[in-house]
Amino acid sequence: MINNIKKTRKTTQGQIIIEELTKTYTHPDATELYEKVKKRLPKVSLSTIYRNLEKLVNEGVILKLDIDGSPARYDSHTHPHYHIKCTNCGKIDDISLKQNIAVDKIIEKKYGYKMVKHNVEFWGICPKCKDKSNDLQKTKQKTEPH
Amino acid sequence: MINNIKKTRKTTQGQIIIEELTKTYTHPDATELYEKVKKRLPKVSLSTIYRNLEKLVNEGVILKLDIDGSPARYDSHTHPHYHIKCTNCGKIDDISLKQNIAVDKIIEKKYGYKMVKHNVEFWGICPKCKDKSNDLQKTKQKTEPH
DNA sequence: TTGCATGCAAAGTTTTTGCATGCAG
DNA sequence: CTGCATGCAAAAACTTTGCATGCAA
Repeated sequence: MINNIKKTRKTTQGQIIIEELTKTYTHPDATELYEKVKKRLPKVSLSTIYRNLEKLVNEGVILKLDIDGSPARYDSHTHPHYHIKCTNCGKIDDISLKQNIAVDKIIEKKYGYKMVKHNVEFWGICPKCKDKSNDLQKTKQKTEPH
Repeated sequence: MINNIKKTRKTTQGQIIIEELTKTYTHPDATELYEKVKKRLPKVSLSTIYRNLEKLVNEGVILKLDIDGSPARYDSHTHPHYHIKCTNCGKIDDISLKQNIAVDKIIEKKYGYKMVKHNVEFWGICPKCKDKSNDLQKTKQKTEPH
């Protein structure tokens, strides 16, 4: 529908940006990735990071995770998967889950939309934070019995 | 786990903000709501809108929709439902869908998170934009036959 | 009276853009 | 060569914060 064909050039910056993103499994945001790239290319600018990330997202090479209004995070794992964010420490983990295609069909029929994609986000307390909170409660129970 | 108890005061601004949001079915962002409230309270400030919306979100009275990195949109319909965003015009519609609680349990077991909530977002082309695009294609077929 | 909520202005945060220059094709 | 990509700085877009004052309880 929209003409996406655009010649793109292979640049050192672009190359290193995708390399560093691929090496990173923590879904970095633009600034975090910038710090990593800067170690190899000290003069790189943050806008180059943004411009390259945007290009890669448009090409479908990487995923942009816009969760919660916090800075967008990027993910070079493009096999279908979802994400869970810790409501305590903000960490994002991958979730593998069978994609439910039937839902898309149901909604196309019911609402008249032509479905493009869907996404599922989960929020929870990660194992590490859960343990910490348990420890705290135990301590409380010891020092402040009912 | 976190102490959320806080006395809040009933103010004219807060009252009108929730009233106007409830009257609005288009999931307005803070600025749009600000314009509506300003018609009744010309001296209201945008930060009051933000502060009240944040309070209402924390109290669970309204929903904050953070989709796509665009400005956050707010929704006073708190019965469980999802959203679909038109990739063409940006409109957001409600989606009623049976909540799949089983998924939460599966993920708790598999990933060790304590589940808090989940959300599903859909992207598609809304009926109106779909029609427009069809019309365009028909015109093209007339004027530029293969 | 007390201190939470407001209006205003300023600042913060994240992302985008304009422009001269650099470099890939 | 040509013009897309870059670095830098500035601006834009959205949201939060500091502070003096207002007003609900």
